[in-house]
Amino acid sequence: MTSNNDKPTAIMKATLQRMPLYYNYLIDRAKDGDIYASSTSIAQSLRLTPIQVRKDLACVSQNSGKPRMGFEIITLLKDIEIILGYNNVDNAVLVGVGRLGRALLSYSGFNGYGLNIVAGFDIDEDLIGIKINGKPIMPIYKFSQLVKSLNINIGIITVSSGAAQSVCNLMVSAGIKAIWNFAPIHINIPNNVILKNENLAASLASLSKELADTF
Amino acid sequence: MTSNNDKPTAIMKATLQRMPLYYNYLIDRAKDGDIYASSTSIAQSLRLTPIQVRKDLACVSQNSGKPRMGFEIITLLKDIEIILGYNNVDNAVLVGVGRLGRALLSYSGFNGYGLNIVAGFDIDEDLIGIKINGKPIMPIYKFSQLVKSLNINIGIITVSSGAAQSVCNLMVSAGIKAIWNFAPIHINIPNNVILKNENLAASLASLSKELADTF
DNA sequence: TTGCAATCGATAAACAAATATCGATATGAC
DNA sequence: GTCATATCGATATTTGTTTATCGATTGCAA
Ligand SMILES: NC(=O)c1ccc[n+]([C@@H]2O[C@H](COP(=O)([O-])OP(=O)(O)OC[C@H]3O[C@@H](n4cnc5c(N)ncnc54)[C@H](O)[C@@H]3O)[C@@H](O)[C@H]2O)c1
Ligand SMILES: NC(=O)c1ccc[n+]([C@@H]2O[C@H](COP(=O)([O-])OP(=O)(O)OC[C@H]3O[C@@H](n4cnc5c(N)ncnc54)[C@H](O)[C@@H]3O)[C@@H](O)[C@H]2O)c1
Repeated sequence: MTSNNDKPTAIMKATLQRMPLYYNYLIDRAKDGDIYASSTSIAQSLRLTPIQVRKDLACVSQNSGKPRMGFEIITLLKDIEIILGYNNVDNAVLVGVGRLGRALLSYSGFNGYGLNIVAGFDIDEDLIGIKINGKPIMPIYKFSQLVKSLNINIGIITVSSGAAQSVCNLMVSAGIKAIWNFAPIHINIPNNVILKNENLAASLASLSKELADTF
Repeated sequence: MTSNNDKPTAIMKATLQRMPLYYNYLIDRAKDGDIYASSTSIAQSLRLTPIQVRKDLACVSQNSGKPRMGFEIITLLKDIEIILGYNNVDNAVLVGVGRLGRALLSYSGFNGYGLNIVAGFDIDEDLIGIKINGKPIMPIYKFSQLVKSLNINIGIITVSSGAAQSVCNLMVSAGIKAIWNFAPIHINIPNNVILKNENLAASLASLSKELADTF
């Protein structure tokens, strides 16, 4: 028997990644007035297997399902919210207020997931001072100061590829601990900083490939 | 011995997903003037293990590495391009020319991955007729016609959540075979259509969670 | 030329995740 | 009430993915 006493049940990465899927779906069911959802019905809609659904839900919810009824939707929703940490608000800053940066700044959907972009930074003088979705755009030279004073540890990079590494360096030196990078380029970063690359083009390309493989 | 004669070597999903990472990194190395890259050096930069790197590369490239030298970078790049299908151009259409939709339309990075967004569609009269990055914005009622005449089978949904399902239905009826959905909502779709949900908020939230777990 | 060290590829082991099996249980029909 | 059935949870099996081991190869330096 392995000694798994420390961490009650470290939730699998794969399971965790499916949670937003369950969440959106269950919100939908709740809106339709449903009280219970069976693993079978969930699986069918989300293209998973009922077994997998039950296993996933067992990981995140103390609440057990009732035979012939399924799982209580409202309870599941609350449990998923807790698991995903949608309740602990976390602040982030964004550098590069171009087309993508502006879209992200203007998006309020992050709030629902306990995330808040507090400000945008850019080198373009024309952008300084304006507000997007209530969030101020500030000159890049004020970056370190603001990050340190607000104790922010998440940074979003939406500058052009050429500037990404230097912006990254700036973030690291300012004490940022996790970086979400949209520039499609390799970035060097110290080991104690978390880097998540979001390559939208590759994501679309993989969809295209899947399509080609299917038909 | 299992009979794996049919498919030479079906590349693992996980391996495939790491390819853009390798690609960007190797582009970088090539720019620096490097000719060879060893699994050790690649692994160190990308935070993988050398063994994994060698296995991944063996999957996608016939070319074997040289002891004490590593892998020839230019060959690897070509092979990855083939594997990811960066060479077969594929057309897509986008519905919802809001802030996110405009960002995607104006992004030229998709071309590099063999993807081309040919047009945007919206219900907002003010947007009709303008061009973004050379791409026309057309009224939604012309959607089916254009999709069918150009035989397009990839659709991108960047409308508000409330409109996503109806836009999806429109796409399916027009013959779209793969959908990339940015609206954070559950969508019902026939089984013969591929659906890929891109939940940016959830992606950022998972970064935030990883951060919380690490420190 | 000879040996050292870095690197490779192949095979095996360990780990993670998805799926299958099966007995238990609660609901609704009769 | 009793039965049939949909559903659950636990355990076992299969499949997929990562990591470890090890002998072989090659370039470089003595
Ligand atoms: N637009 C998209 O849909 C999209 C999709 C995927 C990836 N990306 C990537 O995201 C990044 C931004 O894309 P975009 O379309 O918004 O580009 P953009 O040119 O519209 O915006 C870039 C912004 O970054 C600012 N900037 C440049 N260097 C800077 C620096 N050193 N410090 C601070 N600000 C700086 C510029 O002033 C500009 O406002 C690019 O790397 C792009 O490849 C964009
Ligand atoms: N902005 C972001 O960074 C971001 C991030 C993640 C997800 N999203 C999601 O992407 C979607 C779009 O976001 P946005 O910020 O661009 O919103 P937006 O309001 O700026 O744009 C929505 C656009 O869709 C159009 N539209 C609405 N209904 C339509 C219909 N039935 N047919 C055709 N066009 C229609 C509107 O006219 C508008 O131009 C939303 O679902 C949002 O939740 C946005």
